[in-house]
Amino acid sequence: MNQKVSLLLAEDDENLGQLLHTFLKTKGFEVELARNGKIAFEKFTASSFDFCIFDVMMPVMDGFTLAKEIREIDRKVPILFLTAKAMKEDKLEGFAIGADDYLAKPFSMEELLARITAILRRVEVKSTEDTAHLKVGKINYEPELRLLHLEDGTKKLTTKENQLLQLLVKNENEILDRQATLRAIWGDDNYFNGRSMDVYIAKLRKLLKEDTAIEIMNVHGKGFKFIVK
Amino acid sequence: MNQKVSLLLAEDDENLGQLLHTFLKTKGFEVELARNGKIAFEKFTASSFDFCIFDVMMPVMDGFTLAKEIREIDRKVPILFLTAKAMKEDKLEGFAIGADDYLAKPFSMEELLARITAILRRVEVKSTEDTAHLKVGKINYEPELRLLHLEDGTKKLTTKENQLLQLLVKNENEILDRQATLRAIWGDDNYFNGRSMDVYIAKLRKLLKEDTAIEIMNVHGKGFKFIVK
DNA sequence: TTTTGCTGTTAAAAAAAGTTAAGCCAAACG
DNA sequence: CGTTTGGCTTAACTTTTTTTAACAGCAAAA
Repeated sequence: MNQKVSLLLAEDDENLGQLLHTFLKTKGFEVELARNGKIAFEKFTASSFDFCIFDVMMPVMDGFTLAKEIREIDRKVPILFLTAKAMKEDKLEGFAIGADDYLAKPFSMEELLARITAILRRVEVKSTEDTAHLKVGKINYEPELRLLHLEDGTKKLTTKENQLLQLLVKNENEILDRQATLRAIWGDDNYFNGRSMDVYIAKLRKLLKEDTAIEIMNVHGKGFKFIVK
Repeated sequence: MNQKVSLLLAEDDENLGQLLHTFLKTKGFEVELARNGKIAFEKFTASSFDFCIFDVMMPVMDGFTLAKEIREIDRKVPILFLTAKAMKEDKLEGFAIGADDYLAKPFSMEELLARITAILRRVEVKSTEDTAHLKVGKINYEPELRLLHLEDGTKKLTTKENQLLQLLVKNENEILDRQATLRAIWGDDNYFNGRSMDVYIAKLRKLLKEDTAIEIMNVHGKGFKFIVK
């Protein structure tokens, strides 16, 4: 459901660049790495990003100049600067351009991630309304409103029914792991929550049985698999 | 046209507090100074701010706890921490909570201002909206004046009705946590206050029912979600 | 084949929330 | 002062949602 956050990384140091690239990709970002400011700017204009991380000192075009150029075509995209030394003047210049944060080398990966997350938390104004209306077999399903449009009227789903159906649908044709689901919806995968979940599976099967192409299949000892034939 | 940016400053050191208060006021901010986290939280729930600056170490309630409480009822308002030492662990904890920046004492006034400005630049795009007059679905709502303009005349909201509606509207499309809301409005999340809140939810639903696009949805065991379809 | 554990299903119990009205208290009014 | 009023809380009752129990069936392991 949550679209990956795309990230533009401009760093001339091959080692650090690769390291960051790999680390950020494992953290679920879609990362584009540019070796200097000019290349970065071209990449940005070509496909715009959700977030920017720029080394201040780079050949051909430095981070500040790059940021200035980008600010002219996008005054909102968050920019975080990396710099060799914590030079106060640089810092101030960066903020003046409209930097969102500033990280002095050397820094830890955790710290970088924490800063990116902090900035994104506020910026990410849930631009993903794309899943508001979706079709499950013949049945219309609106997860945000918790509505299931059936032949004999519209059914308002309860919180748990909705959470579970959403997970199933999102993982259509894949096994939805029992324990992971329990932790995700119930917070804990103890015995009773497991039984509770089975009760909800039964409820959903009953609700969806008007569309015979839909099946919630059990994978013994593993979980459930949502299938639309 | 440009409304002053309101700023909540929590600082227990009288000298630094006064200094910052004065400095920020001369820079055009509307500043409210609180001597500890508890007072700051009460001030925040009473009238919500555009920006927060919290000292990490304070008596009664420290800056991190304060930030956590506030994040539960407002996950967007920028928070900047002030701390005596640049302790890395603190830094990470702060960012995890959703801090926007972090300033180690001693710092220069210019640097503080630069950071505030940098953060506001991005946020202000949204807060520029006239908060005094806002539209909820088809209905006009003036939180400051506690007025709800309905088809059949204008309704003057009571204190509690207004506080609750304000929180709901501010967190549109997000779950407003039951306990956090109770602590924010009622000061304590005991059983009876919970029932009281349910009564107010019923009142608001009745008031807003003329706009069928508005829904105050319950999320069982979690809280309420204000939705405009 | 027997046992054990996992799942399907239905019903009952418990917990949370919806609703309406009565009670209480303090501020405003006469 | 006593009375009224408005706002909030508490109570009582209802409905909805979730959990727990009980029992039956089935799959995998022993």
